[in-house]
Amino acid sequence: MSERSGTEDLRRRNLSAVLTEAHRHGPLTRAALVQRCSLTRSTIGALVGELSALGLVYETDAAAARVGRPSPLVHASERVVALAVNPDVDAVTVGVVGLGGKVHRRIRYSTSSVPTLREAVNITRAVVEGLSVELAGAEHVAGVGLAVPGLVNAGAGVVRLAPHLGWKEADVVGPFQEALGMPAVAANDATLGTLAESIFGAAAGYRDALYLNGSASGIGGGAIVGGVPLGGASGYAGEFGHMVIRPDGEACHCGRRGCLETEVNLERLLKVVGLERADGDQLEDALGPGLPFPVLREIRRQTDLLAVALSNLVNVFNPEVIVLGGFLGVLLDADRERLGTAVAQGPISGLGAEVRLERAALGSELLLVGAAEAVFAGLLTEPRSIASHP
Amino acid sequence: MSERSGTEDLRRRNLSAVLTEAHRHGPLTRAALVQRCSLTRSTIGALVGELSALGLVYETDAAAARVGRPSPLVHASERVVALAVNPDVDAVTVGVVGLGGKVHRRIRYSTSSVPTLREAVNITRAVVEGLSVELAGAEHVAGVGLAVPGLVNAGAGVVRLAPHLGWKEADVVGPFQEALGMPAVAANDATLGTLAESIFGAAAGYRDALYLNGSASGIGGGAIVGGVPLGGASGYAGEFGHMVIRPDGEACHCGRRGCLETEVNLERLLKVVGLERADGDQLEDALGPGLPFPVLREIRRQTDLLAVALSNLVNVFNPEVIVLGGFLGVLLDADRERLGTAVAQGPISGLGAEVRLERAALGSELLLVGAAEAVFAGLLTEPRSIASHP
DNA sequence: GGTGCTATGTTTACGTCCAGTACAAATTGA
DNA sequence: TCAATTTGTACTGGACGTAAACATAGCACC
Repeated sequence: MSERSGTEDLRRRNLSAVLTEAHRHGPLTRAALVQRCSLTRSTIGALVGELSALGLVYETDAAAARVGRPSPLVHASERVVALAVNPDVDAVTVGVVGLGGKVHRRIRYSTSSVPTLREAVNITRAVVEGLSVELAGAEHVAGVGLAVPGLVNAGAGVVRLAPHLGWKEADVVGPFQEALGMPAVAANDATLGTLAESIFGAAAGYRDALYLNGSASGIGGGAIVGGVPLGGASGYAGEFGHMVIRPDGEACHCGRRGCLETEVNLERLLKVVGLERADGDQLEDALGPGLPFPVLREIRRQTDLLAVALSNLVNVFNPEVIVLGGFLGVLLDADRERLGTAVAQGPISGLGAEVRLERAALGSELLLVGAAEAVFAGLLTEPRSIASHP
Repeated sequence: MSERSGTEDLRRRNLSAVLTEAHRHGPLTRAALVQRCSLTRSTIGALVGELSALGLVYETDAAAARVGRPSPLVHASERVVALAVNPDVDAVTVGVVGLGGKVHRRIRYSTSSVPTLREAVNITRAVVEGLSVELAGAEHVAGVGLAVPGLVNAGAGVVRLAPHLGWKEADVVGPFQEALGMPAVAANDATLGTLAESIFGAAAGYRDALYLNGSASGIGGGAIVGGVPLGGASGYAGEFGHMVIRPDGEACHCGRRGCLETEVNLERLLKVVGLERADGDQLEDALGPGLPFPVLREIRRQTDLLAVALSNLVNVFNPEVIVLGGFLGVLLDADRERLGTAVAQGPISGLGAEVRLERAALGSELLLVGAAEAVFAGLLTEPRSIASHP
């Protein structure tokens, strides 16, 4: 309802547009910015000048390939960084991500037990202190982004429940903010994964996309709706893992039966191939060609059930693309044909035939990039805000 | 990505904000507009003046109840209207809806058989010609909005499939535009119902809402996500009726088994109460207190299955409110307790406890208001566009 | 029924911002 | 070396909103 106003709001929007283009679509010439932002050369010049003065972008000479005066390349400054933190059951991963989306540094700090919130904060602080030399080279640290495997009220910065970490009704943003002395944001890991894939990954360029990620702890995901991440009233949207697809199936910890993640399940896959646990590549190898029948049967079973859920979601969202990460990506490549045709035929009126199935592209950097993106979001919409936090 | 710019774009935004407030939130004083739009008195004055000159709003003296100079009331002009058309299996309903959302006129033209597209166009033209005297009183007819029960590619104005009408791969916008000589927009009826309920109905004021409507032809719906209607890549989003909730259930015409609309079904309800067909009130009476067991059992069965679907949707969307229309509204009131607790407990981690269940508020005007709203959308975002179509 | 109070409309001066134009600069190709 | 082409830069003009001063209209109190 309430729209801001004033002529300087216009400037904010345009600064934001230019910076966002530079951030998302790599180095661009000024001329390209003129086209993409529908602004004049004069204005782009002024905007780039201001962003440059703010330290958010810098220019380099372009290797001119065409006639005419060469247009300098505008880069989002990778010396403006965000910290990204992903606490998990056996490690806390901390990353330094630059504007432009590049992960400068990635440190996985293994833990002997599941970290408490306080431990996660302390580990992060220790890791960041160890990085202080490196961070001193950065011109500006925009903040910390937390990718938490659980229900996160992104607006309040509170973890409602992170079952595998054992965190519950905990303010996470506060402690991190205090410990690191910089603004913090928190969100669900799959939501941030969606964000990352939609900007730099397999869903880049699509305005309507779904992302589903399968890990040992279950299935989560997110949606991009008209170019905007789906958040929901409190940031809990995207819990695709608890869509019931087999009402008489096994009991799920959520209290219902036959949830997607109880049926389509990494543990079941590992069991049938006889592994205790496996990373992505190991599982991929184990599901290669020439499989014994029981393995094949389980793959087909899970593929078919996944197809039911995906068909439901296509009916609900009418997306252009569905991106599958984690073991769901492995499952996709194990029998692309089967999943493809099932999803093509499942939704109403052949709607599924227009949906692309893609495998996630960002791999291990996914959550760091997503968490950083959540931090950058504020800076991208309000570039001048950097001036107040020197 | 590409944002427009220029100082006059700012004006467009502000004009749009003021007009939208006046349209959605009834007559407002200028002072109220100052607050709602965060603009100064001067600017509001200028904006209201321009909108007034365009014929989009008018002012009346306010009955001042407080000290201070009374602020005039700004009304969205109800003499700016949209035509709304809803073709159905046994009738074509045409409405005249004014800015502000009031339905001035509603004409239901019964047909002896299911209308073809051409017949629907001709009926509409005839009805509109009959209304010509009335429409002459209108200052401006913004266009026609078509609420079609089926899959509609809103962007292209094409009906992909409207099973009950027998329309298929048909350009609907073209013929109506030609026949009436004014711009036309088309969309799925449930999508437009969602829009209407979210602006003037039970979902008004909520930024994240779901709407499900149950009719003789099935279950459709829509979502409001962050204040924006969910469309999907081609406008087909919101087909909640074909979410599979009982894989071993009855075959659905969509090709799958146990879809929501095959299980939760008006026909089954009517059958168990011994009615051939019924409008809302009749059904409501038939499901009143003191029911025989078989009826009770069917109500409970359908309520429980509806709860499964709603729980899934809460997990997916994390909405603030779910609005139920048609026989789903009747079902809600038949056993509010049962549906309420099931939805409160179904979703993950008690997420459902925060969701409100509401019955649709707009009744028979729903689709007309929604279709008109789709027409007004263009005018609301670009108020000056009215000048070019006198 | 006057007088002051208060909230609001109105007018004017001002600053910001972007478009458009003219010119300068830098590269290609002949 | 020169023409063609594309782009950056400097300057002017117009549109817009803000801020402040002024005008206005009803209320409340005496």
